[in-house]
Amino acid sequence: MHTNSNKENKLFKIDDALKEITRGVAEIIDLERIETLLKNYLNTGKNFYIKAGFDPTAPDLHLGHTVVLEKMALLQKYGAIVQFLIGDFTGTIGDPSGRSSTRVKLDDKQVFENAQTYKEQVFKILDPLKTEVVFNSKWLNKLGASGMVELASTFNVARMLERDDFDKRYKSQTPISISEFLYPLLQGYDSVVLKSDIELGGTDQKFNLLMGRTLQRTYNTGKEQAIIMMPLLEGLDGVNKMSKSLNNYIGVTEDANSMFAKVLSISDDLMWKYYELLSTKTVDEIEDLKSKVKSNELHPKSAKEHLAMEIVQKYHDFDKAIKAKEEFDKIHKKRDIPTQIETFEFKAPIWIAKALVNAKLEPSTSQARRDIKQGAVKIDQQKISDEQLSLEKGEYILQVGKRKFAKIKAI
RNA sequence: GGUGAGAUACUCAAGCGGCCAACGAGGGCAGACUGUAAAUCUGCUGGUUUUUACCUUCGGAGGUUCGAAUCCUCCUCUCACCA
Repeated sequence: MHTNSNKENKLFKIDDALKEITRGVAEIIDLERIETLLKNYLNTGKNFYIKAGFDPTAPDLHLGHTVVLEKMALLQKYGAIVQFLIGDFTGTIGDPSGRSSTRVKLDDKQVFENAQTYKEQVFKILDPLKTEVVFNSKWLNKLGASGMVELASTFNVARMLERDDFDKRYKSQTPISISEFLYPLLQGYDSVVLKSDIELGGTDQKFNLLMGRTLQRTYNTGKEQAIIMMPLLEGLDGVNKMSKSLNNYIGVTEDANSMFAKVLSISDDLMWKYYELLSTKTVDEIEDLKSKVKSNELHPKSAKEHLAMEIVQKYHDFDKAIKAKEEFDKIHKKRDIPTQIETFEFKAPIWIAKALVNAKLEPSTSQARRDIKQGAVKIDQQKISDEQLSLEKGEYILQVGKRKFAKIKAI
């Protein structure tokens, strides 16, 4: 099936490979196994399987999610076949890690559509030729009551309660539903069925990941998967983990310009973590950059621009990355206005505060007034201070702060 | 089931009859400085062109009062201790 026609891939040194594989990871369990897998691949060309599970709900991936994907993509270079597992069955239970509310079961059509969306986003990172997309409902539906009982009998409550969040909830007398106990078991069972050699996940998944290892042994699969845990990526604020709800994320489907701008807005310290977890540059190349910045040979901003370019290029293309950089320089270095601005039409005369609200630059006229008082509002690059100002017929470029623009036509 | 505590703006958290659109902190937005970085300093942070005014807000519904986030009644929900 997956023959390795690409011979040059095999020309790597185990030590170099391990150096890249271990970079940035939070924890690795059974590194020896990984080494063995690599050696095997080098000698015989035999592929190995790495698994990572994903939620079946509407995928809107951000860079935080891609940390795991990047590591998988790297492993693909060293002979890994990715088992991209969509947890359409387990998704109905709800991972206790998040303590989310009861989930609604998605119908097959939605799952299929979501899987398609995943593919679009994921294959910007992963090599589609070395990836198998699988759904766990395929075997979990078949498991049946007897299989379920058998699976459940392999584990006991005391062990289950070792899990940190279960433990906390139990001690604080917060209810834990029995079905939540099943989640880790089922996730582990996936590893049994898929015969995974390595499973990847976030640090919060440790218990579930270990379960796969345990069950593989229990079911005598002759394998015990190694585990690679990736740290959670901090969002733009540099403090909280990247998440949609905190609005500190960079989405993989975002347009090139905002992607570029967002990367550049992270702090210098955080930049290195982003490099480590998201860049395809090698460890040595990153170290080289770091030392150059340290010795003032390279401006930190340039280093950040390289990173931003790389990321934009990955999700768009080289031309767009170049354009994004030019656009950025245009707006911020030269304090110029962006190339593309949304246009609104209003009847003249219109009160400035009202115009700002209508152009969606401000949430309310009160807020608009405040910003005008503070000198945050510009018309055609000129700061204004008169909050009573009324716009007569004509075209104006309105600006609030540094990055909000709108063109308005008063007619 | 019993007893007690609580529910305040994005979050935490003061206020306990009028000086409350509501202290403070965090967050957010903006200004200065910069590399649109970080750090720092400053201002703002319910709404409304009646802007030293008016309107709506302090879990929900009523009530007392000239006047309530603050007092009373009922309801809903959270939490703690006991069973």
